[in-house]
Amino acid sequence: MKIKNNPDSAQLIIGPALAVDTLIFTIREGKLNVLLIKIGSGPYQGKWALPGGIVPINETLDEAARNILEKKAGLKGVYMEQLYTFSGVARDVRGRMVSVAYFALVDSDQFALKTMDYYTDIQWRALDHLPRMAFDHKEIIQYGFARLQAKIEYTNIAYGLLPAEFTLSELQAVYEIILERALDKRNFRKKILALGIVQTAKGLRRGGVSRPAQLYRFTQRSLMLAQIL
Amino acid sequence: MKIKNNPDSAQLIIGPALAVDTLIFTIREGKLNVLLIKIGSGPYQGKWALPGGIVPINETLDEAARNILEKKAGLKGVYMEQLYTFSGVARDVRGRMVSVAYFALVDSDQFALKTMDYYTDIQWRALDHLPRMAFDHKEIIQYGFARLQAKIEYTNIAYGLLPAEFTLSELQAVYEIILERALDKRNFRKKILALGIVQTAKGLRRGGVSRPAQLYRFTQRSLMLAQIL
DNA sequence: ATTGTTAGTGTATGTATGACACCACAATAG
DNA sequence: CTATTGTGGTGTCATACATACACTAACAAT
Repeated sequence: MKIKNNPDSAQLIIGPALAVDTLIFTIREGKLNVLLIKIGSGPYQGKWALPGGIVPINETLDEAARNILEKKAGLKGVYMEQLYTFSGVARDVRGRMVSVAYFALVDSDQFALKTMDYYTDIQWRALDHLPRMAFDHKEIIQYGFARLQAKIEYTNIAYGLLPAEFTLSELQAVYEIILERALDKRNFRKKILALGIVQTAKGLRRGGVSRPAQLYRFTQRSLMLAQIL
Repeated sequence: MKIKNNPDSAQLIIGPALAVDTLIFTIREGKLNVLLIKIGSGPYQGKWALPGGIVPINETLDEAARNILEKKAGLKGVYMEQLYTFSGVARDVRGRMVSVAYFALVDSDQFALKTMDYYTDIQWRALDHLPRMAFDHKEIIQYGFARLQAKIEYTNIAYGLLPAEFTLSELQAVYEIILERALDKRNFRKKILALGIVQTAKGLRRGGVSRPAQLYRFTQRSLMLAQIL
C-alpha cells in the first residue's frame, strides 16, 4: 500500500489519515467540564470539537497529542494517556480519518485559555450541557467519561484535578462529582488515609466560612494503582 | 495535510501509514500461547510477527482486524477488542507506521492453522518461549498479556478460551495459567457459582482417569463485568 | 479388591465495608 | 461578647466477604 518513503521524513501513502484528539477534563463550579474549541471554517463551521489535529510524520502519538494540545489550546505540559482509537468511516465528512483520542485531567485554575489557530472560541463546557459537536466527538467524550469513572475508583488519577495542596473535603467532592453519587465522609477519609495516597501538608485552608481544614498533598503525583472504592 | 479525496474510496495523504495487528491468545498444553506468523521476505525475513496488515480505506479498524486475521491466519469469526495503538517512530524500518493492536482469546481446538499469503509459517507459540520477533511485536504481546491478566479478574473474558461445555477444574486451570498463581479450589468454585456466570450443563466429563466432573456452560458468551478475584 | 487420581464439599477466622451522629473550631451577625 | 451558622473531624458496630484449610466420593486401571 505504501507508495514512497523519503528519509527526510515525508511519505505518501494511500489509506486513512491519522489524527489525535485531546479530551481534557476539569472541575469548575462543582461540575465536570471538558475543553472545547469552536470551529471557524469548513463544513463544521460553528460547531464545537475537541482540540485535535493531524499526526506529523515524525512524531509519536504521545508527542503529537502534547504538541497539538499546546498549539490548538495553549495548554503546555499536560500529560495525557491514550484513550481509544476511533475509526468510523463517516466520522469526518471531509475524508477518511482515524483518530486516536487522548485524555487528561487538569486543574483549570492552572491554565488560562486562549483561542488559537483558526478556531473562533475556546471554552470549558459542562459535560451535562454540551453544545452541538462536530465529528464523533460527543461519543469520544462519553467514552472518556466512562473510563474516568472506572479509573478514579482504582487509581489516584484524581490528583490531576487538584492543586498541590487540598483538603480531604475537596478531594471527596471530586469523587462525588465524577461518580455522581454521595460518599460517606468518615468512610472516605478512613479509606484515603489508610491507602497512604495522601499525606498531611503543613498549614490549614483558612478563609472559609467555618473551621479551617487540614491541607494534604498527594504522596505521588503520578498514576498509581489504589483500590479506593 | 490531506491531498486528495476520491469518493470512490481512495485518498492520498501525507502522514503515518496505518496498520492493525492482531494478538490472539490461546491455551495449549497448560501454557498460554500466541498466534504468530513467520515473515517470508523483506527486511524482517525469518522473524516472527503478529498477524497484521494495512487498514483499507473503506474499513473501520474492527472490520480491518477481523478481515486481516482471516486473510493472514485463516481464523474466521473471531471477535476482538481494541488493545492499544502503537506509534514509535522506528517501529517499522520500512517507513512510518502506526499500528492499532487488537486482541482476542480463542479455543485453539476450534481452529486449524493454515499458512497464507506470503508468510512461510504460522504457529501457536508459548508466551514464555517467544522467538525473535519483528517490529515492536514483543512489546505488544507483553502489553496484551498485562491487559489480559487484569481483565480476567473482573470480567468473564475467559469464555473465549474454553469450549461450550467445560468443567470447573478446567476453568480454574485457565485462571491459574493466566494469573500465574495457584487458586484455592473451594473458594474458586464458591465464587464462580455465586456470581452466576456459569450454569450446569447436562452431562459429565467422562473418559478422564478419575471421577467424572460436572459440565458447565457460560450463561453469557459475551463480555460481562464480574468481580471474580 | 486395591490403588491412584481428580471431583466435590463446609467451617471457622480474620478483614473490609457500610451505616450512622456528635463535638470542634472558626467566621459572622446581632 | 454572645449566639448562630457552617464545615471539619472523629469511632463503633454489624454485616459481608475473603481466606485458609482436609476429607470423602466416584471412577479408571491394575
